[in-house]
Amino acid sequence: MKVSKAQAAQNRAGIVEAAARLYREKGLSGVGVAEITRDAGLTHGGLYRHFESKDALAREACLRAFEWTITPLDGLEQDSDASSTARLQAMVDSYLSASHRDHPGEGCPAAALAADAARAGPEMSDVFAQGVERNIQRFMRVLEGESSEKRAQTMVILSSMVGALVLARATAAGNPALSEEILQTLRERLVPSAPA
Amino acid sequence: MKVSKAQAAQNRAGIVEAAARLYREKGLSGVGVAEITRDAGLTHGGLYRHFESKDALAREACLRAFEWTITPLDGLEQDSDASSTARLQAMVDSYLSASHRDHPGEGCPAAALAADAARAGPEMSDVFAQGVERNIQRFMRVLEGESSEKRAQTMVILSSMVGALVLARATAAGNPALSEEILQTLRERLVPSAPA
DNA sequence: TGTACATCAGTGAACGCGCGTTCACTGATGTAC
DNA sequence: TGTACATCAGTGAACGCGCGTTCACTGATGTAC
Repeated sequence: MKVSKAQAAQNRAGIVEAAARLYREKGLSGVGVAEITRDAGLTHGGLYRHFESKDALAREACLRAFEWTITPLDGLEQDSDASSTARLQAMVDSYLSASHRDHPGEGCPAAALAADAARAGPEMSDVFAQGVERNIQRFMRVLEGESSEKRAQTMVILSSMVGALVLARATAAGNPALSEEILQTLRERLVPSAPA
Repeated sequence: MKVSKAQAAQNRAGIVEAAARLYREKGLSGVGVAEITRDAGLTHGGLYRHFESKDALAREACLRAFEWTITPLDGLEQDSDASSTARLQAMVDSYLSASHRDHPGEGCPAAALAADAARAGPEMSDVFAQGVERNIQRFMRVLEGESSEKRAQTMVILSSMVGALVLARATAAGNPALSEEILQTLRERLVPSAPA
């Protein structure tokens, strides 16, 4: 049965939303289109009225995942009551939390899907390059000082956070103490001259 | 046809070797058992005389991949002509090279497979926890100073390198300049007070 | 505003395909005598 | 040392299964008059 244009648009958004979450949870090759559409309350056949292929959906889902994870930063950026250092520390603490480690579906797509993206062809790499670049731009805003210095500092912090989260996830089930130690150590050492 | 015990052991090792390389190149769910055994010069049917399942083979392949990537460090550790800082910088430069980025099959399993490992169950997480812990131990040896301080420094450096390599790989095809910038920035900033 | 009809979002069966795993078979190995 | 034979590593066809994608069909939507 046909459906109103508004409903169709809502269904499409629901599919992208479900895909963005499921892909981050299970990996790009760990979820099928049937599971994604079922999660969105539809059947798999209709998927191809909205997306050219599974790969095209995956790209859009990653794009959307980058949107989501950048958005919360806007709040912190504009919280001008806090010092630059305190705001940065808050962002790092949030990123390197046990909650973020244990809920990849709502978390950073770079930490969850970067290895998959590297194998998924140039178009997906494009999506990731844009997402990473935008994350760098956003992160730079909370730093103070000269621009190219800020960019370099941001890259170090971003890389460290991604690596620490990835390692913390891989070791969480096998050695929870090590996983926690990685997160805690990086939280304490990533922000230069953090307040007491 | 039956084969000598020595030949059988060699075939088994060849399968693990092929698996270790192919898994790092294509991901845990990106390679089938047929491709692995073909790469080792055998057919897929005989695999189950050596391994209980594909997952068991994957675990052994990861274990082996961690062995390999730790080994080259032994050379650098014992090169006592160079200063601690210079040796550390050499290790970081090697890890964050374009060559390592472009050849994951012979590279660090943590950077290539950590996200997959986090989804592959507690036994695989165990393998990774041991691999990461052993890498920490090896890396600590090139640092000087108090033990717990060395361990914390090592975790920061290891996390940063893994994250930078993962991001450099994901962005390489879509934005080569960004990929190179990430590697270069981290090479320049990861080792405290690097020599000129 | 009311009617007739073309559109098209969504359904679910069906497709070809590659996957991990099983199994009857082969024949060289290695052992018992 | 020779001989007879049990063992078992490796082969390749076959299995059930889930995948991405296609397609004939349905029926509410939205438009032309």
